[in-house]
Amino acid sequence: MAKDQQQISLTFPDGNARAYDAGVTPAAVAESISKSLSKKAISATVNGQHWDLQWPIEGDATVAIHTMQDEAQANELVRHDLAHIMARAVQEIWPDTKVTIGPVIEHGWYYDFDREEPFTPEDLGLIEKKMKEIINKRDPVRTEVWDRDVAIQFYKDRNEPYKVELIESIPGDEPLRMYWHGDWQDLCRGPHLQHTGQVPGDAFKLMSVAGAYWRGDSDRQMLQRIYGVAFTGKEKLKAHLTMLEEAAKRDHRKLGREMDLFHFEEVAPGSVFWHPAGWRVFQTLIDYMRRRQDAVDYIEVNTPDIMDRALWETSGHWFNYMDNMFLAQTHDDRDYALKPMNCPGHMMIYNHTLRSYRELPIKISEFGKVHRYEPSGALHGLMRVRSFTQDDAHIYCTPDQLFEECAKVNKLILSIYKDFGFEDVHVKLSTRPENRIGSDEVWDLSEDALRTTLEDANMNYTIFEGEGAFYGPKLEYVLRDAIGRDWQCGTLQVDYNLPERFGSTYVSASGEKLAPVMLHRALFGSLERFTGILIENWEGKLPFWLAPRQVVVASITSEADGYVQEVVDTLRKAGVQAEADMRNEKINYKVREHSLSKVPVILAVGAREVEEKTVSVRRLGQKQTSVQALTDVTAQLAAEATPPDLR
RNA sequence: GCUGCUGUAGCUCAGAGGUAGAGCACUCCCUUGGUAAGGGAGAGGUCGAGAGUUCAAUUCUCUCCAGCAGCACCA
Repeated sequence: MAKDQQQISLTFPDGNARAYDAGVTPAAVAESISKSLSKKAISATVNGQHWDLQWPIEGDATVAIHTMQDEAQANELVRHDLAHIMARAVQEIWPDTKVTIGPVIEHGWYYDFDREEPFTPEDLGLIEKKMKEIINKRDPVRTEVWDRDVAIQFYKDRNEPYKVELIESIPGDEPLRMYWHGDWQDLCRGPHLQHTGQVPGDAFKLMSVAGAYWRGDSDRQMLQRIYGVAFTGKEKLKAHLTMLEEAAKRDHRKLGREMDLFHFEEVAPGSVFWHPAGWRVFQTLIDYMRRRQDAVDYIEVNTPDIMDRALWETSGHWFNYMDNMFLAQTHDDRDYALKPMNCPGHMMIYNHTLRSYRELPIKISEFGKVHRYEPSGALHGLMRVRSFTQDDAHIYCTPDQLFEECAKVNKLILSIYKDFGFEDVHVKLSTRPENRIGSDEVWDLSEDALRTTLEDANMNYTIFEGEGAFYGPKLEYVLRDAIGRDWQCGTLQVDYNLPERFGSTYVSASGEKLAPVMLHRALFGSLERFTGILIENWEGKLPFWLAPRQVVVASITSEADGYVQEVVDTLRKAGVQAEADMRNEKINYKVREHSLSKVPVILAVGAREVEEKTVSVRRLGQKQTSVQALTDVTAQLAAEATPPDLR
């Protein structure tokens, strides 16, 4: 049986190379290295590609064999195999269920099914149990490459229309791979583990079931998606579940209720009723932003909330977004709409007078409240609402000034985020979309301005090809919060289009009327949403200067009431937001209540403090107290109440 | 908007085909207490809205509204 077997050279991570027969599998390679490695092996990386142990290697390559110690690969395999195991379990329990796709996602996987009956939360337990049985069977995983037509016929025979559609959409030159987990098989790109027993049976959990559209298309079939999380070990699963509990504790909707910051009503879905404490945070943000913008020559304006349809037609909103606009009916035969954006109003202000190049750049800002009829399913606490306040501004400049203005906005954004404790900022750069207006030269200019801005500032960014707005490219600023969650907040967009639509001009040095370039920018984005993010980031315990309530002065005995009032007045005069608690309750009760509502400082006063003109200071989260002179405490708290830009 | 689930006192929740209960909060009384719940009494609900089935509906059915999870959307 001797034949000319072509030899290939495989290079290992330690730099050593060995010769093997062409077509050797990583499984065989692992076995040639050591028995124990062969047992522990889960997959390989071949020439940089994650490689199934069963796939043949046909040419010279670099090869690394992975074990469960290689977290990245192990997670991917475990999650991917669990997706298959779950689909198998579901089909074993409910054979009429049709399978679709089941990808790996952050922390786990999901699988979409088509089945008449909805899955219930109890079903998840059943499925989990069945999955554990499958894992315990240690069923072998094997793979084959199939002919396209055979695969299509196979799935047609099995009445799996989604798989047929999937195969039909895979490019003809791509090999079709089938995977078996025991007797159950699925079309799959791989790679996978060697047998189901390699999946840690105690490190996964089915989390939820929810609807999801087939192929993400809202015009198509709604499927049932089951989500699972999985890790390489039980401890990691536990840590993840603990993290979820921590995140739930930070939920701004829950904290908003507990801290009495705001509420919602059925009569105004998606619109906030701000309570005094919440409104104080909101106003503190606006005051802060106003100062920061004043310092760099922004001018603040205010424009109407309700404007005629004609304006929205000019801006393009009427045709593009009418379904998402609040329309106002009146008795004067005119169509009005509540503003969904501030820019058209700012165009009116820009256009109101003749502009000279000497004035540019003009930076028009507005804390405008915009109204958008968001889909009901999109509403989510403060994070997605139907009326919200933007820290919006539009910068009108000459094309020559474009880059410099972008750089200034970028600098301002970063400096502001820093003041709020967000140092980990990532930027998304979205470039020209397929469907766009304007010449390529203009797009080159706009994109260059944004890209150069980021590169000059040494910033971390990701390019999203084709994701820009139809009128121009944009930057989106993403903050990472205290527990690693990302929030998209600020945006900076270049726009050559709107000035043209509105016929905006400026008189150039040579006396010509030219069109300005316009930048749209928002730093907090939505004040409502940013407030929500702050609440979640700090778990309600906002820094003193931002805290919804700063100080409660609590009496220990009613004999101290007069002094309590004196302390409150003193603090207020010093710019500290203080309130008195002179209720007929014990100090324990008061401390508990205000601590639960996350008041950062409680000042307790009893007979001794009255006598000595002191206060007993208790900071949120600290058990020990300290008695200090009122004058010292006032100075200290006044300093802490000062916003960072004024320190 | 779509799929599923949920809607009972201000909050957190229990409950059953025969028109409702707990704890906390609230009001009043006693208590003046030194850093995370002092004691007692009281008041509070068209059981999300509408329709249907039934002798009888808050409970069962349907429609609508709102919320939750996910999907889709996000100028």
